[in-house]
Amino acid sequence: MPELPEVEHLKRTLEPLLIGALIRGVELRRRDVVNRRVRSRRRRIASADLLAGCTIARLVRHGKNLAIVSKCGRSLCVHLGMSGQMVFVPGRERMGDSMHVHCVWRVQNDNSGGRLVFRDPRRFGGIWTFDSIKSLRQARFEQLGPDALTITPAPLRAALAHSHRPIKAALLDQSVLAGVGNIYADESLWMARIHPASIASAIPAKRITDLARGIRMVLRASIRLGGSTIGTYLDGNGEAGEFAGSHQVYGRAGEPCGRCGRVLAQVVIAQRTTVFCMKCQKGYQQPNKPARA
DNA sequence: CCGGACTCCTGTGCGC
DNA sequence: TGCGCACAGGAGTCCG
Repeated sequence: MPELPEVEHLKRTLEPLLIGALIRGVELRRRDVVNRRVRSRRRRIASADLLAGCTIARLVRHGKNLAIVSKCGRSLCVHLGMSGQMVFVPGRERMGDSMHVHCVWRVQNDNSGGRLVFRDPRRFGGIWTFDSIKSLRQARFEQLGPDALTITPAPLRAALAHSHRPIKAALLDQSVLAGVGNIYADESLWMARIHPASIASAIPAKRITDLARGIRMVLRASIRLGGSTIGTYLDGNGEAGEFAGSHQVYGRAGEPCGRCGRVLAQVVIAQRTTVFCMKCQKGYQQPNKPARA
């Protein structure tokens, strides 16, 4: 499932194909993937709203969101949800699996071009259209916490200081920290040796520093390997990622902890399957400072 | 106001 | 072998 590393890797694989490219046309097969849950959604979605006729200037990622920004300012925000893919199909090649293809852009670039294909079987993802990158940022990015790839201890402490939720639940909350999903929440808590049910505000500052470092390390390592392919994730070239083989806890309940050998436990926290080591991940249940009036 | 529960959706994998 | 069902999860919404 696509989380921050998958979206970042996708951005890097798409940039050489899309930057400077002209969108010659757009075929929207399912209009309800565009601007979903937007109250002011216009009845009709013009192809220009989906960047037809525009030249792509740059891609911008925040958390799990990818913005495609055109030279005229019109921008798209893409979220892959659970099962989304953005794949570039060069030239006139057939696309691998055309089931659940919701939008296709005809792209002309230096190498003559191809098609950019948005597929999303489960349809938890979507595409949002904006007249400017500024309005995209306001509507999408500014609702999110700091980007997890560059998270430092101070903002993470600030975001967690008044949260009485389990740390796992807080990490999954995109308004606290943008980009971490179920896989990387479990992996980074294992790295930082913090029990996922620990109450966020009870975790000592030193351990939050470890957690910030753990989050950055796990995300960077995954990006280097092209992300975690679980099920359907593919990058912009249609290739799978290799990081799933490096998972220390996710999907490994019942196997020995790679650090201490204790059998990894599985519980449910915040409605999500959670795998951790009972021996080397320490729990914090009481606030370390008395609440102020 | 905060946090937990529910909802959307389809492919996968397991058990009978 | 084949069928059917539980399960997976990002994030918006609702409710206590």
